[in-house]
Amino acid sequence: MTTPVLVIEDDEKLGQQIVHTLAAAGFDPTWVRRGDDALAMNLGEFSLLVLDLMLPGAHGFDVLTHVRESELSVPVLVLSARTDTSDKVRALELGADDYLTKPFWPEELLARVRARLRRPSLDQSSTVVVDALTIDLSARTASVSGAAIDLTRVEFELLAALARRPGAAVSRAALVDHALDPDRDSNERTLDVHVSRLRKKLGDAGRLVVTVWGVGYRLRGEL
Amino acid sequence: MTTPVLVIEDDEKLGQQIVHTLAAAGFDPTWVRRGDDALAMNLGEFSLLVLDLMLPGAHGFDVLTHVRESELSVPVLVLSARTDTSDKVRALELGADDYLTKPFWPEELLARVRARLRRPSLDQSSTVVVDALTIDLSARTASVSGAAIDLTRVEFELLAALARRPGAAVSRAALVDHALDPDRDSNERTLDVHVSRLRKKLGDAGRLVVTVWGVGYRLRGEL
DNA sequence: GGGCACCTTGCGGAAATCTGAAGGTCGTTT
DNA sequence: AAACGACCTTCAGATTTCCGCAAGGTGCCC
Repeated sequence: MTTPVLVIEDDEKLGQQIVHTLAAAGFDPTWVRRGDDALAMNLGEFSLLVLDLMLPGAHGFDVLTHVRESELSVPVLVLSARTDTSDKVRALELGADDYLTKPFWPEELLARVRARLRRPSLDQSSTVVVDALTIDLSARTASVSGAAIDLTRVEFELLAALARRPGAAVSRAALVDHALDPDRDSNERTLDVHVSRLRKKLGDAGRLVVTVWGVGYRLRGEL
Repeated sequence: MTTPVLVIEDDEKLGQQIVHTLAAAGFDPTWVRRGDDALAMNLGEFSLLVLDLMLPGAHGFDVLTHVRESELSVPVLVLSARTDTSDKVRALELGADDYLTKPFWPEELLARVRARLRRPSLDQSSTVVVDALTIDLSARTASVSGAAIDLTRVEFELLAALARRPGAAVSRAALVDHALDPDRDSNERTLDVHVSRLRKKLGDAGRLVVTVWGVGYRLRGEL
């Protein structure tokens, strides 16, 4: 029943905290502080990796690349400092399954770890189809009735966040966290603007992005 | 069976409300209004702390620091007035487990408290089915015979509160606490209005929301 | 039948959201 | 290095949606 999780993090304090959080939640965490240490291990034996990017020995991206080249199906949750936004795109392109910017709440880490382990198929099946709208999470593309839609980074992140749980209401806070520049104390209205533009770009399919008053938004599933 | 929770909050009205909410949900809340009062207690005996930051006697951060220095593993849920990111980060660094900005809905507080305590409740297996009515608590959706029903926040909270204990009567007071605006001294009749609207939206399935005379309401279980 | 608890409908004010326009920022081109 | 373009944010007025109250109606219990 104990689920082995590998934590790759060089910061002492944070690493300790993560290990503690995971252990308290019933996982079986192993902790290494260097990227090359991770590369030397048999990563396939873990159910999930929690991977920091800035590491001594080997960069997190190296580890990520290695995992994917080895065709391991182990999900990878990437951690990163709040400053590097382009890293997010890069990490996802390299096959990361989720991305969390520091600082974060223990509860949030747990939620994502659990979510990742709970349904490996749904999130990884990288294509989500809702009506005429198709979203390819790994290729980072979206199309309506076969026609490709050109989305900006934020717009795609928004859509992707909704698409990962089709039909479920996603809170405004979660969307802000997921899609907007983490450096800034985000203005709540900014989210509205991006949603508005996303809808416009999606044309008819824009109505699939439904407002959930007082909560957030949802991608209208058939449910 | 009863879970002891310490509430540290100086605002009379809010404190009362929190205590009431927790008590109604089956927790065993103790309430102190001063930071130094909290410091003088044996915090280890509680299963969770709900901690306001702005406190007389000792600041919430002092309490938090004390908890962590004592190496207590008791989870701490921090409340704070504004969305000051600096406070949030500070609380996080000091070892808070979660953070909630005021004002908040009682339901949200409960959800977080429960999540933190990892109550093996309906938080995970979050789908409740009663007859033709299906409620997905995590996706925040409700459907009747497969057709999605569009509910407002209050309506959904109401239904969710009933769904968490299918077949059991839920008191009017508990429902008011869970679903209605906490800032207002709610008019008793307002609950009726929402129930009425909920039933109407549910159509035939509205019959499943049964009035329990002199008590409250319940979701008709298998019977 | 009487009293009380609950149901329903209409409405006003408030809150949340939408959206066009304008201001910044950052990386790229000339 | 300046100009440019793509994109992200902010601002503010318009718009939509919702909540709670009031008032009158309905039905349950004794």
